[in-house]
Amino acid sequence: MPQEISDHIKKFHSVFEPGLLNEIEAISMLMEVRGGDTMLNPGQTIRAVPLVLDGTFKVSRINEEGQELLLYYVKEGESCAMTFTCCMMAHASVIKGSAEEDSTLLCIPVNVMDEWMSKYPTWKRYVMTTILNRFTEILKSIDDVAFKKLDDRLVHYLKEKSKATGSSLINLSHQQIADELGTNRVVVSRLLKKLEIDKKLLLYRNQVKLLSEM
Amino acid sequence: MPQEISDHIKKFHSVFEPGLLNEIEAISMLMEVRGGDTMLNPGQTIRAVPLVLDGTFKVSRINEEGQELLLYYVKEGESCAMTFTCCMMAHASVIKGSAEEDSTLLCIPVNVMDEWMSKYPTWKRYVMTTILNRFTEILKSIDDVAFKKLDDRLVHYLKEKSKATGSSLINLSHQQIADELGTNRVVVSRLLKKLEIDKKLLLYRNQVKLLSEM
DNA sequence: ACTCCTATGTAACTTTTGTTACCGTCATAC
DNA sequence: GTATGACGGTAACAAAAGTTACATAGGAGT
Repeated sequence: MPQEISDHIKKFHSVFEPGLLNEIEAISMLMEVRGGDTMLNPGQTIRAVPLVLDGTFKVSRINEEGQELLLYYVKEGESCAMTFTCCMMAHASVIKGSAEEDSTLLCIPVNVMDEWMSKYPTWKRYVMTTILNRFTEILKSIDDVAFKKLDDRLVHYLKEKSKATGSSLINLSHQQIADELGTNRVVVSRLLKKLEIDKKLLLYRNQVKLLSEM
Repeated sequence: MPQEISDHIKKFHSVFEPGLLNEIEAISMLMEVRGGDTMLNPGQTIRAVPLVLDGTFKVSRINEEGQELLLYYVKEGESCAMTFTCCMMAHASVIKGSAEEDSTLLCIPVNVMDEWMSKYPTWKRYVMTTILNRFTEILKSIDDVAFKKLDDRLVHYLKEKSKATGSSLINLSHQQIADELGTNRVVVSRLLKKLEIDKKLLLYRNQVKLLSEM
């Protein structure tokens, strides 16, 4: 088990200083989750900060009616800015976090966060970079939702998804896509059909294949 | 001049520890700005972190076409989360910041930020709280834009504005309101008219008076 | 094969929002 | 006073997105 952590942690050798790496290895916990598992729901309080070692996580916003909207993905080597801030303030989560695929997490207990912020410059830097990146991503989401038409958002979403999974074949139903964009299935079917006619993609049952024209 | 700072800084006596207050007093700079002045444009790099001592600031997002969208207000005693993170990372700003009214700022040089984060727990707490609050506000903006219809957003905007200025009489043209909501003047006029008919408000030239029915 | 459930395609319609155009009003400068 | 420009009201229309309803197709299980 300890070997496993030190193995995984190698990815962070260029990011964190040796002392910090040792502490991480000593104190953190390895965790495997299944694709689709929800790790964090709005209102929940977080007891450990997750670093993503392997896989991809999805962070989304749920409104009062339970409608979901994708905010961003957290990938290998990254962490979740919201979780950092919520943790440090012992505040309930305002987002939902779930695994996109089978993933591996490194869970760091909350109580060391404060100390590490003062003690390890690389940790502080990592935290602040994560926060800045997320601010930027969320602002991009706002731009999308506020200024872009749904067809653009759909194309952008499909490209992101393809990038996240590393494949041009996307395994999603129209309903699932609609949910993540916060819209309606019929609308998505309509737009997808238009994109297919324009030779931007191919439609199959539960699958969308992006073509190079995208 | 130094008296002025120590006067203003009294507001923070319960927030910051004495040593920090002294440092702030010694190192920071008082700054007066006019309502409407733009302090920060997207792409600019920030050299000092502003604490708002008096007045209100507006933080907004500008898209490629130059269209603006209000994100949130920064009020007395508060600071801007984006600025913190951009400063600490020496990153260009991704937002626009402007004074809503004549305001007073306390400008803290960037270079002490890092040190203070480690040295003063109250400073770290203040920074993290600011960031958390802004995340929450921005997510609310997303909810608004993504899920709410324009009439709801308009009502919400007017209420916020009224709260920010402390008056039920709002001094704005329909065009200005449209700009801040990222929409079109005619649409705003239409919705405002409907609200007036519903006895939610009264319309004057360059002014909107909110009624208790709001 | 038959059943059942889910996914997709599509039509018809409504609602919401955006656009263009035009007009009257108000404030200010001259 | 009159001219000018900003502001607000409104009509008419267009575009985008959401809604309802129904048909068809695919796949899993029996």
